[in-house]
Amino acid sequence: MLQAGAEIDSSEALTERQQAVLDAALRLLVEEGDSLTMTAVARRASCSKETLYKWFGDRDGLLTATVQWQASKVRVAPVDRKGLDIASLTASLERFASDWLKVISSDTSIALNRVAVGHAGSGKDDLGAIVLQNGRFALARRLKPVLEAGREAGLLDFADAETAFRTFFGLVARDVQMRLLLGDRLELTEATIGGDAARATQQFLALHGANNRPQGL
Amino acid sequence: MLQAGAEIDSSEALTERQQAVLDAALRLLVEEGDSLTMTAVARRASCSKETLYKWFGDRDGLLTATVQWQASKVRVAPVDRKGLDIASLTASLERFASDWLKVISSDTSIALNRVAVGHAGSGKDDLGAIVLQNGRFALARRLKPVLEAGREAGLLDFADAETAFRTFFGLVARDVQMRLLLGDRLELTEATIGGDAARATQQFLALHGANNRPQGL
DNA sequence: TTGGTGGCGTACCGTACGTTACGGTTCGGC
DNA sequence: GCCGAACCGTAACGTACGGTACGCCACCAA
Repeated sequence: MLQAGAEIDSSEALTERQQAVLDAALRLLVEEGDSLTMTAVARRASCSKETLYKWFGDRDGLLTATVQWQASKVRVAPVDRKGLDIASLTASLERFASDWLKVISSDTSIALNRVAVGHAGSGKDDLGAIVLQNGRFALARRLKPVLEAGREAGLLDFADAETAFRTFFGLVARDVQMRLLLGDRLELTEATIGGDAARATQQFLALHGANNRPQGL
Repeated sequence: MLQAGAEIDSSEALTERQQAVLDAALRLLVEEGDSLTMTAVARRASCSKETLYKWFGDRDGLLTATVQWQASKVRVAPVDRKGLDIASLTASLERFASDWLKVISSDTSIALNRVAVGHAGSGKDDLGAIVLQNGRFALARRLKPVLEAGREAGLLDFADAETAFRTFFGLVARDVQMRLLLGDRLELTEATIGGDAARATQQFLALHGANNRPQGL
């Protein structure tokens, strides 16, 4: 598993100026991928390279800070567990699915995942762990309470929340993220995402809904 | 979509020696990732750098040839469509799922996908397209006939084979490939893979089996 | 005004690596 | 045995980039 501590508080004593620098680095990362240079970041952020090295140590430090900075920006409100019925549960699941599809199809997510995957090969830093913690695992932490609330309300039926989450995850994401990361021109319009979210939710309810339960899964 | 022609015949006039060189490059790619050097490849393959450049043009050419060489090695026998019943269909699906999980969890696949994802960012070559064509799309081409045979035999019920395939794909792969690419230590034992293949197959049959069909999906 | 600090811009250094050039060696054909 | 081609090993070149040093300015406190 992943080592603990990869999930940082985020804006850990970052000045306005430093955040602006990281935003510039992030934009450059989206445009050029892992081939960005320290010189380019300095130029884009209108700061000197020496400042970059003073603040972030080295290139990996800058990349790590950038990824954490982006990760810290995607905080979401928890879902209320009161008054849960099949309609609100369905709406919640569809919303999760839709949000997730929007995230993984965004330029920022694609760029970040690309560099994280690349760095995971020669393990100098833990970009992969950071991305995982703030992406897939954060999603699980937010969704599992909803699933369990649904089970307590008698709307869902599953043995293990983790397994149920992964099933939902698979039904939602399918091959989208890998195809995008590999450069496939997969256009995800608002309508497509909405349709996929609804389909995945219905499939999940067909598998784990308390009523129409098929044979033992 | 992907441009045509990415799916090369494979051993397109490759001498034994050249294949050996590519195997060496592939092993090095698994060990060191995209940070391999031409010098290292030449040393590992016991050949000169001049030969590498003469045969493959430049570094990208060598990488492309290596990826295509590996892709050409995974050819599989088609499934017979005769005498299809629910048992043999289930067995076929489980076999596909198991094979796919084994592929995406192999060191070779992880390394190849890592470099392909990295290169997809700055589009110099088409490693991503090659990997997609010989991975995800090749799987679809092999599996779709099975699904359609199951439908003709009255065992499966779906409208679009592509959509059905993607559902099965999602149920099988879930988050496995992304977690592995991002460096998560996800141990996939033989038993785990078998269990996941069976679970995914049962879930798929629950969704698309002709008998126990839930409400409209 | 003076001194100090933080940060910008830039020139510079060291190095790693892609690419090329070249001398030496093997090998098949005549 | 001789020739040319293919290939090995290695040295050398050019460049790009990470990292550092330094001069300068703006701001601020006394």
